[in-house]
Amino acid sequence: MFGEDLTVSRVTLKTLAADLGLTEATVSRALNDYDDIAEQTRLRVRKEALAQGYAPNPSARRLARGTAEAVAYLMPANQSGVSDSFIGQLLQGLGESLSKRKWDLLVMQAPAAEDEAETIQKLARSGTVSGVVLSRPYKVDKRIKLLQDARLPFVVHGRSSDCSDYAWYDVDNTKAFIDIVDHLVSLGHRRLGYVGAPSYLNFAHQRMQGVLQGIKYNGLSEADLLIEISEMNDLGGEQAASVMLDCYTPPTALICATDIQAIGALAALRSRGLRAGVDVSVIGYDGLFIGKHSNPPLTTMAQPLAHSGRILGDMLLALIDGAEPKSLQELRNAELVRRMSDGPARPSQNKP
Amino acid sequence: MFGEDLTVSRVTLKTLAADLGLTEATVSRALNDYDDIAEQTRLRVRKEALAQGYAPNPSARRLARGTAEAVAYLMPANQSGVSDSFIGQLLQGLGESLSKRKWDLLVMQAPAAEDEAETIQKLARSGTVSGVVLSRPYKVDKRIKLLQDARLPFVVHGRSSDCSDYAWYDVDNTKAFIDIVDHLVSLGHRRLGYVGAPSYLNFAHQRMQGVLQGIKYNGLSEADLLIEISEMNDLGGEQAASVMLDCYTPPTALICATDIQAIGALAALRSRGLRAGVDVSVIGYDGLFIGKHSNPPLTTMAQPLAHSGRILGDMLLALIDGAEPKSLQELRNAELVRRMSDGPARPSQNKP
DNA sequence: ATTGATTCCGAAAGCGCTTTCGGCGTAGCG
DNA sequence: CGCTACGCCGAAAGCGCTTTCGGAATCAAT
Repeated sequence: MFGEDLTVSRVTLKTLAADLGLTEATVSRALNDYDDIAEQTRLRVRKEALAQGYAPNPSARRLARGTAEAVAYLMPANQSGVSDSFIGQLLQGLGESLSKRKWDLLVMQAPAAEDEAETIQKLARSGTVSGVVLSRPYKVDKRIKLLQDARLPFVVHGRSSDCSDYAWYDVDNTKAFIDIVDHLVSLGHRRLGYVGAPSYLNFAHQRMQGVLQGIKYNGLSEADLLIEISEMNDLGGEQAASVMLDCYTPPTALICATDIQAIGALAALRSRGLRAGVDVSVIGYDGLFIGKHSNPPLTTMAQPLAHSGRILGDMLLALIDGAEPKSLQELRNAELVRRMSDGPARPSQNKP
Repeated sequence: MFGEDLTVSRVTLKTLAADLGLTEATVSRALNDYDDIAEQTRLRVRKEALAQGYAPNPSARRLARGTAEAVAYLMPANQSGVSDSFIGQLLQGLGESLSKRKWDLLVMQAPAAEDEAETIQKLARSGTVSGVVLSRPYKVDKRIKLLQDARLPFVVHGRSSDCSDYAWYDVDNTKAFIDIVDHLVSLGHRRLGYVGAPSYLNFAHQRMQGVLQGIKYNGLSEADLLIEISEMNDLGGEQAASVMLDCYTPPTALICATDIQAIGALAALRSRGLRAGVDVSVIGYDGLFIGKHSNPPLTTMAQPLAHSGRILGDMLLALIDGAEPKSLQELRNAELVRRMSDGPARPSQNKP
């Protein structure tokens, strides 16, 4: 059946050169467009290489060139069981960006949180990759310092609290949540609830700050704001919302740190016979697809992550080429997508 | 500020050996647990390596060993705009499996569908990876033949129509959809609608076959089944469902190839004032998180992809170690998760 | 015709690691 | 005491590619 020779003897530079009556050096330079190769032989070499299906061994090339020609994406630890649907998009964008140079994209994740330091140091010292994309930084993130110390180029999707010294791409979380508060206040809401996320994640911290600032800007006091921190999944959101809805003077509007939590909050409303968008407003953040089909459809701040992968990839490439990290910091704005879960405060509610 | 030497002069085997007064060969063997190294020097070497933070250069090692120590995950082309949320989980599982050998995981995607052949051949010939994970095969999938011809070990997540000769991990799609039909028939439904997916994807073909067989087994005729093929997103599902609902004798139950399409079907019901689970039953497939929070919550066949990544990784590793592909074929069953979108057929409906 | 500048290619070293082979020294055997 | 037998390590080749350097041609210029 497989009658051909089983030793698929790779075609290497050496065999190619031999077949062409040239040396490996010449073939290599011809294939890499050096300008000290005659046009004619360059063509001859290319043709033969194509005919034989030659593909250079990346390990050998990397070793000789001393560069990794690859970058790593550090997957965030799946902390709450909810699979992050954005990872696919992000990787796709990164891949597109890297394919321009035919670089490889590898994904890594630390076996455990405490191994992250070691993972990064190994990564840096071994020269496995020439750059790293970091996702979802903590408020103070040791990984960033490690990468800096290792002098390994990296870009962060998000920002840690001290973000002056490195390259990042982020959405203005604080502004987004100020906007949410503004929106709700303009709808007449005066008593708000915030379903937050664990604040060691810096985006969670930023969002909470946004809510707090929004309260202040709108002349409300902190007494007008209930806060519950929950895990970043539907159950967490449901529980946090329940606590607030069951208190003596419940909020008329719920702001949620993430859409997933907002989805949970909607469930809490339903189980109490409350109508989202009528009795209580709920606003999420992320702009997830799921929000279009929740019950009712979720009003949310949508963050633009359509091309975030590509942008991060391009940034990283620029960085590796020597660009200043500080010149590669990009802040985008989220946008309010009104669906059905928000509405004007009911007059009666504010005067218990 | 950065007063230290900027040339971070890597610590290599050579420097390590020099510092230890040994040769590179000895150090290498000590680190790789060869048994012709004295226990005492092995310890001494390990200690020094750890102290200096030595990490071997993977390119050099791979070149010398002649193995890639890495596998690739071929990302499915994002065909319908909906990000696949399972990718994150899959990659995580794969990563766990590979980390046992400290292998790398790289993700690749062909720039365009027609470039897939070239991408795979380059992959095989260059020796970039020693194995490949393929997702979502087509009914007849050229990529599989390419991988076979290239003698590159690979495992498929799913099956193509001729799947006898390679390793795969799949869910019994056909059985799942037979079960769905059985379930609906037992609820009294006699007129069914099927919202299908493009049948060049083999899982779509399998699911349709399941529906067809289910019809037959239950003594229904093909006239009792309406079929609409749509894109695999919510809009496609909504449109397909609309067509069937608007016909003269609409089905009393809708079977959808994927949850995403089922979600769309629910929207079609709502916009017609029909109650899912009461007026018309809707059943999806996948067991996506989103179905828990749709309106109403979606009854679905949940496929077990919790550990699919790990399983695929382990299979691939076994394959690379020389296992027979045919011995690595695993078929799982999906499980009906009843939520709110299905219910008994209304007596009046079956006699127009 | 001599020189100098070009053009194009070969020779060779080297990237950092692995692995085979051989040899030194010490222990065990008769 | 001489022999083999190990245990342990060094020497060296080699993985497949890149890149510097130099040299043989060819060409133009004097």
